[in-house]
Amino acid sequence: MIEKTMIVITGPTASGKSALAVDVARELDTDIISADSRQIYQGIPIVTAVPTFEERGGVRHHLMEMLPLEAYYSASMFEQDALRLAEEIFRERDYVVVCGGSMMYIDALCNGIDELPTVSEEVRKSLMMRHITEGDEWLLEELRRHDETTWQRIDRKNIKRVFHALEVSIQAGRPYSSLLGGKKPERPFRIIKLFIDRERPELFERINKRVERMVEAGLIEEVRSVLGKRGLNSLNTVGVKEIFSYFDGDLSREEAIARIQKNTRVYAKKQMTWFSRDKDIEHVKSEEAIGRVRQLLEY
RNA sequence: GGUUCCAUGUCCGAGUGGUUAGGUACCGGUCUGCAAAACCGUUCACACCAGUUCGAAUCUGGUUGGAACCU
Repeated sequence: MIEKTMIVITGPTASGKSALAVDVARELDTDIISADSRQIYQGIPIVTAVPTFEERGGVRHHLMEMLPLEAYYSASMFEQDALRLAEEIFRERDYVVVCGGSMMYIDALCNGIDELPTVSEEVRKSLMMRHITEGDEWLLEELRRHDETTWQRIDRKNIKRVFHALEVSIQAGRPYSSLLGGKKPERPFRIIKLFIDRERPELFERINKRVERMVEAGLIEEVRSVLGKRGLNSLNTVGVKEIFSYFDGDLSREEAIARIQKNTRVYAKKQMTWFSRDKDIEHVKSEEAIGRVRQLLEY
C-alpha cells in the first residue's frame, strides 16, 4: 500500500504556488490545506491574493477565509488544525497538498512546535501596562529575573520577543526556556517539501504585475471596507498599511502602490532567506515543479 | 534675455571649513505562538571644472542641469 504523503508547496509570494498546488491536487485527486497567515482571515481576499473560484479549479481549499479579522491565531494553532485536517483527508486519500508561504506555519507543521501555555488576557494586559509605564529596561530586567537563560541569548532589541518570553514565563510559572527543546515529533506520514525558485528579476516583475492587478480588482475599496478595524494584527499586512497611509494623505495613490510593490519584494526576500537554511526542502524551478512531483511520487 | 534660489548615496533628508548624520531601498542575516510580524549587519554621497586654504560637501569664480518670478 502507498505511504500517506503530504506534499508541501511553498516559495516566495507571487511565485505561482497556488496554481501549482491546484495542478498537483487535481492530479492526485485530493484537497489543499492553505498555510497562509493572512488568507486565513475573512474580508481581505484581494490584498492577500486568495485564489478565486476559477483558480481553485474545483479543488477544495481548507483553512482559507475562515476567521474574522479580530480572531487570534498562531503557528501552533495552525499546526493543530492542519494535522487534524490531514488526518481526515488521509482517511480517504493517500495524498494531501499543503500550500502557502507562511514560514513559521510550515515549520510548525513539518517539525512541530513546543507546547506552550496560552497566555491569559489578564497576564498579557497587566504586563503590557507595566511595560508602557516602566519601559523596555524594566521588561528586560523582569525577563532576567524570570528566565536568565533566555535573557542571555535573546535579541534584546527585539522587544516583541522579549515580551513574549516573559509573558509565557509568567503564565507558566517557570522559565520560557525550560519549555522549549522538546523532541521533534514523528509525523505519521511522509512529507515532501518543495520550494519554488524563480529568478529574482522575474519574480519581482511578477510581484509588480500582481499588485497592479490587485488595484484593478478593487484593492483600495477592499481596504476602505476594513478601515474601521485598523490596528488589528491581521491588518498589519503588506498592501493594507500602505493604503491606510494613502487614506491618511501621507502617500499619493501612486506612491502607495509603489510601496506595496516594494514591501512585497521585501517579504519575498525574507521568505527566500528563511527557507534557504531548511535542509529538508527541495528547490525546484516553477516549470519543472510538476514533473518533479510525479518523479518523487514514482509515477 | 534678466533676477533670485537650488544641485548631497536608489529615494527622502541634515550638515555650512577639519571625526559616521539619520531614515529608506538594495545586498546579506536572525527567527519555537499575532511571523505578510519584530529585529540585526554591510555597502552606496556630497553635479562638473578651476581657485582660496595646512585642510572644502561646506568659501570664491565658472560650467551644466533644475525651479520661481520678471521681460
